[in-house]
Amino acid sequence: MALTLDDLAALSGVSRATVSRVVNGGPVAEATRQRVMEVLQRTNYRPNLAARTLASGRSGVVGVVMHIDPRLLFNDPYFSGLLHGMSNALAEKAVGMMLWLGDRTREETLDQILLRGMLDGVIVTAHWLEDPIVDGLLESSIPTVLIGHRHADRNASYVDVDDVQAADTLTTHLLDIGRQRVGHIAGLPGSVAAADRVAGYRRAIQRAGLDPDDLVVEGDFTRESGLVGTKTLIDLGVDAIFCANDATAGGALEALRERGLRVPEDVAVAGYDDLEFAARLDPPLTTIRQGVLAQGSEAARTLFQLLDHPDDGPRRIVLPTELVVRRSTIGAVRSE
Amino acid sequence: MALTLDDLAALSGVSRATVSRVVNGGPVAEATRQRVMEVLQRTNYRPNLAARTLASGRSGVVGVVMHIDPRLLFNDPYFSGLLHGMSNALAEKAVGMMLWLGDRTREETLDQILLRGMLDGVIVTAHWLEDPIVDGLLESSIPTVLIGHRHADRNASYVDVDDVQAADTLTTHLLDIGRQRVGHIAGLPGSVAAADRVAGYRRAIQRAGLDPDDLVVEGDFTRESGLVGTKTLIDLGVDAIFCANDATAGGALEALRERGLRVPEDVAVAGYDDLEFAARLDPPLTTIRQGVLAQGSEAARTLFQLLDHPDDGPRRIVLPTELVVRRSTIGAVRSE
DNA sequence: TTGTACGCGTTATCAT
DNA sequence: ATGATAACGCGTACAA
Repeated sequence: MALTLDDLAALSGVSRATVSRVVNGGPVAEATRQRVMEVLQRTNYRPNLAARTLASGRSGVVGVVMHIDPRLLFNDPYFSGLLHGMSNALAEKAVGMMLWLGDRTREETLDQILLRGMLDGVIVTAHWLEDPIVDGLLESSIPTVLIGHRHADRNASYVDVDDVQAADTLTTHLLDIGRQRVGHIAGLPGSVAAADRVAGYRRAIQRAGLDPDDLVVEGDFTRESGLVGTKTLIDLGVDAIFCANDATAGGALEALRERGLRVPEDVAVAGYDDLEFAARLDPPLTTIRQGVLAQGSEAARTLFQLLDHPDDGPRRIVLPTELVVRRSTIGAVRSE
Repeated sequence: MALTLDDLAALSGVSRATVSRVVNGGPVAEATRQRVMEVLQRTNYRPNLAARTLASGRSGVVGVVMHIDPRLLFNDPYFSGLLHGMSNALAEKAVGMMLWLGDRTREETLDQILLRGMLDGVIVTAHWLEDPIVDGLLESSIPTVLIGHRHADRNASYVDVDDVQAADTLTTHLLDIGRQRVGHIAGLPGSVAAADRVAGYRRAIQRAGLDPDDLVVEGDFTRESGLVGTKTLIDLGVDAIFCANDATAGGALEALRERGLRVPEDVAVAGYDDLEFAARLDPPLTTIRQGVLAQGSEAARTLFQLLDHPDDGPRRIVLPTELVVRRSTIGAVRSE
């Protein structure tokens, strides 16, 4: 059905090699180029990708692996933001994207599908302290860029933000506005972000001479864990809560409202991510803005760099974050 | 670097063809099979996908095209639900998924990437009344399954729900509870769902002997259009609003709250989709449940059918919907 | 049951 | 500048 180079060669009266040169921009006499181009247009020829990949070793396709619990993956806009960013950057260079989603991709499944010469490179989320899939990718010869990174990934290429520093900044903000008992609802145990954010929280709390373990409760990045954790923290008498992400903070606001507590007068609340809904919460949420879209697109660009300059060694990108102060911590603007 | 069939043949002292048979389950003597298997395990051999595709004509990869405005695509959980469903069903059969997202895929871009022998089939959203990409896919020889469909797609394979009927049912519900002036905030002009839902609304309104055009305002499936549209409808004196989707309904609830109107006492509100947040709105939202996840997975399964039985003709699946009545239309359960 | 040999459609090298 | 021709790695008739 589909036309091949040989067909075009016959149609335009040149050799297959010449047609290939025209297609790929090789050295061809202007006259012949014109002639072949005309046939190309007329027949709507498209090179076969499998054949091209086999012959050249490059596919123009990269893999994206998001090894995340589906409950989070498909509900938290954080991940669609990453996908959006990657999709943009990849489409810009007309490179294709193969996707593996969810937590069912065991190492097995992974190298069955991934390491088969069909992919020029891979972008993978490295959000777990232990992740055999990431390990396997890094051990393999396939160019890989991580989104996030573990301590062990210092020599890999990655795009990340400094969660520890950002959490410290946010916690310090809560202390600066006079809060004495700042609690923290942590993220999913086992995730790097959860660990880093606790670490930043602790650092700030300790610097203030307070007990860093007193007011930390477990969570899992969901709204539900915000509901539950907040009830616990209220009983512990907090006057501020730093939630591991915006979804959790949404739950915290609900729980406080149910208990009839005012935000921020009674309890200040802060989140992390600055997803779109954060500014629409009631009250609008103080949070850490990490450019999620930028992380996605930067990961793709980093992979391009890796592919274009294979000898340059790993590339590590740490994107900036920003403290966004809204009414959930500072209250209404005073109108005197 | 990567091992080839020839390498394995040498290692196990048989011909390449025999190794291939072992890998693909052809007829091989049990003794040799054992011997070759051992080598396969030891060397962790993976067939090269490009070569296999070229030789066999099948890739084990399907394309997924979501030709949607990024503003909607990455914010409305409807689309992540579809993706989730497809991802599940595809992973189950270990088939890969190539993704094209957003609205930048002009017909050109599309056949540059899509029609190149690398894809066994395609799943594409058919949400627009006019969509050259869908047209191009259907004209091509590549097996294609639509999610949604236009009138012109009657002979294509698709997975859809009966939006007209569901919208009729929902509108009828609003009339049944005694509302006299039922308004509608429509979806994005040009989308099939928007048109069908208006049609269903009109049908029910007309059946009740009312003016079907009186209380319809434009929208675009976003929360913002819910805010704006509701303000208009309030001024027109509605006592119920059917919103084209849940996001719009969320905006409607906000706008009503701002105006100090009670839901449902003053104005009843209903949405469409029954996404997860619908039940958490204040008050919980009456809406139409369409199994979004099921639509995605069913689309994938339909594509499998198409691939397995190419001569069976098109397959049309219409999934059921369900009216989910919550407090936004019937108010609190009376405690006498 | 097993091996030989050709074809899949392209890129890339080497002559011409 | 152009044309043969050899890879690329695998599937699969066909032969043995």
